[in-house]
Amino acid sequence: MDKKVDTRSRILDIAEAAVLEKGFEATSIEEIVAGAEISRGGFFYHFKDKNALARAMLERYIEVENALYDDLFARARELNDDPLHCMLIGLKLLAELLEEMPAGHPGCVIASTAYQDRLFDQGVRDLNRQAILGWRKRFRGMFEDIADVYEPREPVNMDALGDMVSGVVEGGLVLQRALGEHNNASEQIMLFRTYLKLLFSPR
Amino acid sequence: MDKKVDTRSRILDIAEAAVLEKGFEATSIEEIVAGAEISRGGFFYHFKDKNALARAMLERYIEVENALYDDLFARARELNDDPLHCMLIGLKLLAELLEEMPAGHPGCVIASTAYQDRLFDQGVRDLNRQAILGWRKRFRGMFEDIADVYEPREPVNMDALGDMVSGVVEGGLVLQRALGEHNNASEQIMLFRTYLKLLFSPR
DNA sequence: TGTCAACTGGACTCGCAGTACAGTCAGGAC
DNA sequence: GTCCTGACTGTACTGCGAGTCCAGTTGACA
Repeated sequence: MDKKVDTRSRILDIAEAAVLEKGFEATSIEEIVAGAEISRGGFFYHFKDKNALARAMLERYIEVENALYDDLFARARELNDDPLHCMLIGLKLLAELLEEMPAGHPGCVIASTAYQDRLFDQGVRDLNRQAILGWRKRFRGMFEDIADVYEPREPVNMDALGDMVSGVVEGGLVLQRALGEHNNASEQIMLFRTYLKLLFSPR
Repeated sequence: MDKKVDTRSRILDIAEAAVLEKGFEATSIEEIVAGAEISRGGFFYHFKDKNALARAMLERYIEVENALYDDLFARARELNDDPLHCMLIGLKLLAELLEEMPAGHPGCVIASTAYQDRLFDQGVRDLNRQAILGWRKRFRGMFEDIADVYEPREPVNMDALGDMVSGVVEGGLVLQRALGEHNNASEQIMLFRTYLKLLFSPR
């Protein structure tokens, strides 16, 4: 156990779990240092204040999420070259992934920070914003590739459709969290998948 | 200005605005009493603690939201008796309503409490849960009426479809809040409307 | 005139964020 | 072998906000 190397990561792990469980403000530095088995001084050595912690958490989360999407749709593309089917397979994989998580998805840091955003500085809010804009761009591109092959049955705003992926996931996670159920997010994704099938179905 | 009658409501008004702007924990009793022009003692006369405030806020919010939906779909029904068109008109009205709000929708208390739920006691969480289940039932009923007339083009889980109304609104509000844009929620609703048009279109 | 609800105002405790800083300790540079 | 540095520990402090306690005020109504 090389303590030095990963104390920072350990802090982030503990903090992320706690924040997703009960929110940022409700998570005390006291319990983080207890969980990570370090002293308060040690915490402030790594993070200037709680804001710096929030920023680091968001950065890491966004990276992981992006890698996850990359991997998911790369696997989907291997299974089918057609852009529509690639998207449908990718969403199915995403839904399965959300469902497999035993205690339910930990919940999305994005929404969590969005609803407490005055706690954070501009840097954190910008990070949040950039992440969502990145996903908009990613999915918008994929939908445009689909539209090149399958003309949409109804006119849709491609930016908004791109946002809908994020929105459906975020919304599903809010429901899941509030209801204490475990599969709402994956069900919502499957419904969105049906939407795409209808929207891009050949006439 | 009959101060006595509505001090409680005034506290709730101030608190709701503050909580929606920056989250529950970040809202201090200090600023609430300053805004409502009462003393700290006066606040605790009306609310045992912050939890009681949260509960009262949620109760009021849910009532308002339900009344809003009642009104919206009643007006839609006046315009068209057909269940599908009634739903489509209602969603259009909802989208317009969200867009008209000058500074954007204040954001949904449901999501806000969902992401900070360990701060609240069981009563508050149950209230939150019951509200969402109520909306599920409401919209599920409407979708079943539609399905009686228009057979869905693809099989869908009616509970999940009912949840999708709440989910799309919540998700849209998260995006709106995080992006600092103002019409994401209404755009998402309009996309969902297109979904329904495709799903229930006659063959 | 007395009662009561709706407060005001102030003093207090407690927990948490953040600051400051002095000291420890292991591992590599030289 | 010593020196230096990065990664901490430990303690003591300030300041803020939640929540408690309570004594006193005020205006309406019986």
